[in-house]
Amino acid sequence: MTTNAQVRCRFAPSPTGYLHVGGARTALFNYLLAKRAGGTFILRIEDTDQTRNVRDAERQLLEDLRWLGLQWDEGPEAGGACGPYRQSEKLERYRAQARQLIDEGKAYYSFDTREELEAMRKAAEAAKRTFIYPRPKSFPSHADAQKARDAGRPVVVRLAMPERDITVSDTILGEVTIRAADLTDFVLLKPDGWPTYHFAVVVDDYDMKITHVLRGQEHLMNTPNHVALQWAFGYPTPVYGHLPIILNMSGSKMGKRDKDKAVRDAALAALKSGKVDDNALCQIADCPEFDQYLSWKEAQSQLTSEQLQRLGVALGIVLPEVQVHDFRQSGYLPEVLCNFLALLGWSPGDSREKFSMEELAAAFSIERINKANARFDRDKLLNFNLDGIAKATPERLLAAMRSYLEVSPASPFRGQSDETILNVLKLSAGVRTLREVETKAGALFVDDAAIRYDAAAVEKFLIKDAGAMGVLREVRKLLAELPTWETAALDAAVRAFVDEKKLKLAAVAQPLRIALTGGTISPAIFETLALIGREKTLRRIDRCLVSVGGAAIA
RNA sequence: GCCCCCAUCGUCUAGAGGCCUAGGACACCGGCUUUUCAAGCCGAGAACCGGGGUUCGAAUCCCCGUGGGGGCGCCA
Repeated sequence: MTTNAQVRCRFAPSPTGYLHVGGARTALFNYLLAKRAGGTFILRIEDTDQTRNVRDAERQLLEDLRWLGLQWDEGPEAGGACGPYRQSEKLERYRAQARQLIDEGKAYYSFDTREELEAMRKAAEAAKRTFIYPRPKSFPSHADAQKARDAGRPVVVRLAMPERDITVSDTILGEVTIRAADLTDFVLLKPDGWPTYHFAVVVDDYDMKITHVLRGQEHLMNTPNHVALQWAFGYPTPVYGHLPIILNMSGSKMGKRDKDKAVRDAALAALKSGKVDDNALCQIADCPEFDQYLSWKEAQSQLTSEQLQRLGVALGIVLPEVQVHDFRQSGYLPEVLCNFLALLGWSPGDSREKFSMEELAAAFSIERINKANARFDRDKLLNFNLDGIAKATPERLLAAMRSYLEVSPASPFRGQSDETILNVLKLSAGVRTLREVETKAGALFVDDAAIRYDAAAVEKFLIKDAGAMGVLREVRKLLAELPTWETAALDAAVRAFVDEKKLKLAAVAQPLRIALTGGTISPAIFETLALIGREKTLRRIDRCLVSVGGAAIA
């Protein structure tokens, strides 16, 4: 393998919220490319939109990346020789660079209002043409710009695009040529003096000596702009690779909108059935204005993740995971998510599918990235996670569970000892997610008072079977008198009892399960008894005999 | 409306002109196992978007359709 210490890749998110899977895949590919080449992985924060920056978003972003295992070599909190790594900290640099282009006649001021621009765009569409900004014959001076500012007009700086076709050499897609007639003079500096994304990206990629840029295909049409800017500055052009887009199963770009849609659909169904009204939903979502709720309901706007979460809980639906944080909360293993994401748009060429992060870094190559968009198949991810959990060592699983519990305040496993969690994990073999450990064994750890008896289960195993309550009483006695309380002894004693009574094991196991958990879901019954101990077992049997027995009589 | 990208089972993909009777994985379906829920085991079905070329030969190359996706911001 040839190592190239010069390879420098970056992931450059804007801090508008949690990291999306699409962003995670982009980060992963850049990380793998850098690691494969023995190069450097850089994190840069693109916070140039003052109106969209969300407080706390950067912290979430860093946490998500670290959770995934994508530690950056240079960037916020890591430092590095090419900083600052936040665009908001280098405004002077961008302004100076813009000034240089203006003075060289490569960029110019323009003063149009949004309304004027909108009218021009509309006119172009009506005439079935691409909108091209009408470049003035002679460029305004600095003094003209100041005068416009004083007059209250928005002053921006635009790049004078070269009047020639621009061919982007993309390592994944090949050569893509955009005709000069389709290129427009785009904005470099906004009226507030902040740089646009295009401008900051080009300056920063140069400042940070970026050699390879892997990014989503939605950026492909931005690339000619970036190339033109590099020409204007005399910067080298990095190697570009535009990754296929991750789509949801219905075939459109996967994004937070998918969550809005899931909740909206559920809300509309609930409204139709008369279960709730708009006022109630608005209140649950905690919308300050009713109009905000209405606009969301009509698919005109989106709600925050927190609002959707609340509505989801109230409507009884599970939101589709789209942000990395969601996957963590659902109990996915980060290494599994990375493995799965790596296969969306890349394949090793043989039939291997399961990779550790190290194996990925060793196998990854830019040549084997696909062109076609990929759908995000949750079923396959679930299966990968099942396999990942099954193959993980107990120590790894414990650590993953602790990490999961950090973001799951309501879990009954919070505050349990490592030993208990390790035990539960062992008994829960076969779960697909860490959260499923809760459905499988969570009821064993809630307060007795929180046990809710499942009506259908009670009916089937305790009432319809006329002898069941009696059996439960006899088993209780048996268990109370057992000399030792361990799996083998429990197993032997109960099986002997069952044989003697000519019963099936299920005739004892199912009533016991209901007594212990309220339903028919639990790990293997003898291990379960051993796990929770005699005291709790007897207490719960008594509780069941009383409450279900009472119900049976009534 | 304009510009761009893409096209193999339902989904992710292998396939770089003959190794293809198109391989793997998930899902689905059938069976086995079973103290529940899972899991596990065994098995089956399932695809080269259409039409033209090029070639002795095309899933693979070219063209045209069609379909899907993305972009067209003083968002990134």
